[in-house]
Amino acid sequence: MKVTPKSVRKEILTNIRKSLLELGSSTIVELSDRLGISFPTISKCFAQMEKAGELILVGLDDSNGGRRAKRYAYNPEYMLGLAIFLERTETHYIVYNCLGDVKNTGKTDGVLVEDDLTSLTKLMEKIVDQHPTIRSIAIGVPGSVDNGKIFYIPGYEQFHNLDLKGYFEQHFSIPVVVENDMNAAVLGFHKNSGLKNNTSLVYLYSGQNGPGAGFLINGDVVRGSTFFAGEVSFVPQYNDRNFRQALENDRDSMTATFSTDAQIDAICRLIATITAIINPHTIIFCSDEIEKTTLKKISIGSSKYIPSKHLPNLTISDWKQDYLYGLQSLGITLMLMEPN
Amino acid sequence: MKVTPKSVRKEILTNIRKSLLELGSSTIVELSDRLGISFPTISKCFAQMEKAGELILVGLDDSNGGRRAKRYAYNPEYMLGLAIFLERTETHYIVYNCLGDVKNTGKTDGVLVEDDLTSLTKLMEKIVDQHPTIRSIAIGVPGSVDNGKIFYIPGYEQFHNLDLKGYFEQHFSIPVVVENDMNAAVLGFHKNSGLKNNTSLVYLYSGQNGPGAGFLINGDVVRGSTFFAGEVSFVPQYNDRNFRQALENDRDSMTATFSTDAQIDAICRLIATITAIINPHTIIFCSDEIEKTTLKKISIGSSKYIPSKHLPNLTISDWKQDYLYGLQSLGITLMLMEPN
DNA sequence: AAAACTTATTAAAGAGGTTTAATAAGTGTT
DNA sequence: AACACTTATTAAACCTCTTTAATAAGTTTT
Repeated sequence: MKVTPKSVRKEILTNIRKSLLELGSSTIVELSDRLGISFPTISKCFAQMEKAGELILVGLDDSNGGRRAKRYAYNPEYMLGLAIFLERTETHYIVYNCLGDVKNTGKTDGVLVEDDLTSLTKLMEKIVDQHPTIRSIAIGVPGSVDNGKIFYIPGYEQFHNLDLKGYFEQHFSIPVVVENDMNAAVLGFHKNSGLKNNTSLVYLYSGQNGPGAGFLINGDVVRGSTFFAGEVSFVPQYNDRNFRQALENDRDSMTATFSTDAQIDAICRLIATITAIINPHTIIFCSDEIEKTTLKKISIGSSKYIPSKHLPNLTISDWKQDYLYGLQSLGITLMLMEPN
Repeated sequence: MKVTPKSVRKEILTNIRKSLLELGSSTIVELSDRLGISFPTISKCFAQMEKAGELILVGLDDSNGGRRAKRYAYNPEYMLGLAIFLERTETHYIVYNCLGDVKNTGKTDGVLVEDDLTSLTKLMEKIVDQHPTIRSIAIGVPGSVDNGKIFYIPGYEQFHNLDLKGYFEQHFSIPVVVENDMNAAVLGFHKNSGLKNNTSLVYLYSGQNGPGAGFLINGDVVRGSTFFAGEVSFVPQYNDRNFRQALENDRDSMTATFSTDAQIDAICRLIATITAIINPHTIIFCSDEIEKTTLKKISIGSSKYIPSKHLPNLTISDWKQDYLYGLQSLGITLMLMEPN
């Protein structure tokens, strides 16, 4: 909505950074064509960025009939990001650069069981001190988040309505983003998949509070009017059972994965339901919760309910990895928006 | 993504128009504050627009200590829009101004049963001739649309893969937008409701091809990866019935409205399902398909499946009116983006 | 090896925004 | 009624991006 020279300048810089990282390296004219921005502008930005050390001259292109063009690459070490995710018993963090290379990693006890943020703040202070070029912080939490504020986090009521983003931005003077774990995971998978920006994805998982899902629709995370979106355990599926009940009723206590025919039918029905409503491109299962053979059965079973040409791709992915990648990706986006 | 001086200028003009229409009237400084654009820029635009007749000086504000400010209003007659929607047996159109006032209205036979666009084109030519200030055309069709192209339109296969937008933009040199009927309706309801831009809405209807739904999620229309989104008749609901079967099995052939207990339970389950997945703000029913008393029953019945604080508002609305309003709103958005 | 041609970069002029100063048009006080 | 004070508008200086011209640095042809 807002358009001012300042916002334009900021967006140009962000776009330059993004493109350079995507392309790996580029010449002035290449970027100018790609972004639709005149080459003198790119040239001026490059000069500034090179002086600041944000850009590296990697060499000259081969000539194609005239003067050889200088080729520049983004210096991935110029800024670092911190991603940290909070679980009940453990707190993991990684420090990474713009390319996603991990520079440092660690874990400690869970901080969610504590009364306040003291020990989390101390941990973060230590990390930020060790890496003074950290320029963004991404925090993942197992709860509903609205614009950096923890809205609802079952089991840790002391953090309800806590403005985590505001608190740490104040404290560190570094931009902060906070996101729900599933939303981060689905975002991470999306970024990793290389799918178009406006696709829809669903991440299914079975948390300790029953099964749930993270939705990405048209490239946006869906939160819902009361932050209830994704609570698929409530979906009525049979005459007298909802999704959760259908899974539990037939729970094989020996194994954590779903495999009985009844469980598979419940999942098929859920997939049919989701398809009939939002028709996503892909549905993702957690690798530790389902077997490849089961996936095939689900794929076949779903077509009982929906013409198979409309059914989504079914994929298995590593949840924790996607989660971290999602946080990284949020943090990188934030970094690249920083003014010079 | 793209930022250039041209796009900036265009967006400034669009924002000025939008704000003037929303506010009814404004002074230069008021708009400058609202849009975050310097007042000399607004001043220059105003001068140009007034000269073109797009703006009207409505008088001077009362002084509050200094020179009295000139107050301007948008001239709603400066540009007109044409909204036209195609149904099997009838084609309706309205001509309206930026405020949504209807200037002209009419209907003829259905054009979808014909082999090509000849008669539709002729109709539109007549209308455009009568109203030479028409600056946008919005067309509603009962089929899937992707960027102005008819993707899938059951029953009228001769129009499959027809680029309606491209065809008429070429023909009339006026910007054209094409949208699916349900999507237009849900959009129209949204605009009319005054709800925030990022809310989620669902429009339920029972078409001749079985029940369906239009989804607006985070303010965006949901089409789905194979344009199958909203086909809720396929949702499995009971041991051996999906939503459509549940409705039909108990169809009271005497009346078109849903009222039996079994039908109501099916609808309750659908609402529970939709809530558990996307948790929308409101679900809208068509006024000719449901009674107010039934709605109350549905509201109560749904809370069997989902905690009632998460359930959406249930509303009844006039489908055709919302449809038209949605087309109008699309057309107005298009007009306001036109360069000077 | 010099002339003709290509392409990249730098320099200068132009366009459209912002900021700041100057002017116009009021109100209120003594 | 003259003066101080407010607020709206106009004018001028400035900043940033674009467009276009000039220059630098190669390649190819003769």
